[in-house]
Amino acid sequence: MAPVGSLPSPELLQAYSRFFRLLSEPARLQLLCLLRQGPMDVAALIAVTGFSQSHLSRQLTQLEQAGLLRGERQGARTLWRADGTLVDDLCALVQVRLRQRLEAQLQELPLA
Amino acid sequence: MAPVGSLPSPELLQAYSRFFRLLSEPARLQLLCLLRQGPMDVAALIAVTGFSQSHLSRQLTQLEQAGLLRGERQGARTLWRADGTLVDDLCALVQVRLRQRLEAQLQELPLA
DNA sequence: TGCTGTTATGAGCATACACGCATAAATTGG
DNA sequence: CCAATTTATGCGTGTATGCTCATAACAGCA
Repeated sequence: MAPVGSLPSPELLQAYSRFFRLLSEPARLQLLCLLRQGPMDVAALIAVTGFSQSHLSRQLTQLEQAGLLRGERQGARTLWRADGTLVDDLCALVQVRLRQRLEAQLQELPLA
Repeated sequence: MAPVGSLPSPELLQAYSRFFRLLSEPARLQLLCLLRQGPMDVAALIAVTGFSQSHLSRQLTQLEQAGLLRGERQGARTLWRADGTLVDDLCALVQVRLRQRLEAQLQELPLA
């Protein structure tokens, strides 16, 4: 049977792409994974990652707008936390494929 | 309870990022979706997408190396087909989040 | 073995964006 | 209200890469 699903519209395609683009940057993915461990403020994120404050501000804002993080103001500073498990689910799926690819490469490798 | 999952190593983070990067380009995502409908050769892909032959060649190669497509040579030309349903599964997950975001925006919008 | 059609690749251009620095805006404590 | 701290933003730079054109490598056929 042919797996006939309809083609996504160009707009939907763009939306998907924009979302995946957020995850296509190690810095952002790292932030998402870090905050899965528990909420942190920006000072702590700077300490752990070594990123500049301005860089963090921008990345965190992007991730919040995508609904992947939530920042709640605690007095002067902002406490950031992960919002939902979508990223974990996506990574879990991808991990399976990554493993398959590596196993395939192993098979194709002549036993030196 | 704290959701303590271990942090991915920098290498794994890079691997995830590289994978998501493939999907972060509308052109590649379009190819993946097109080929979900059924196998096509490059001439057909050119006709449908309007991309140049060289561009297609590069993108298809990338997607094949990631294990998302498989190209089998039919004489002189190559017939391309989707390999697996990973992309569909990922998009299905993302679609839920996209819908949630739009609904949230609707709520926040004052009834003009 | 040439000739034709298909795919791969080198080079170049344009653009997107990650990242830092400096500075402005905002928020809180005194 | 002022000083201090935290966050947001304008600007510049470097790099990655999407995309095209031209050309090379390649497979099939007379």
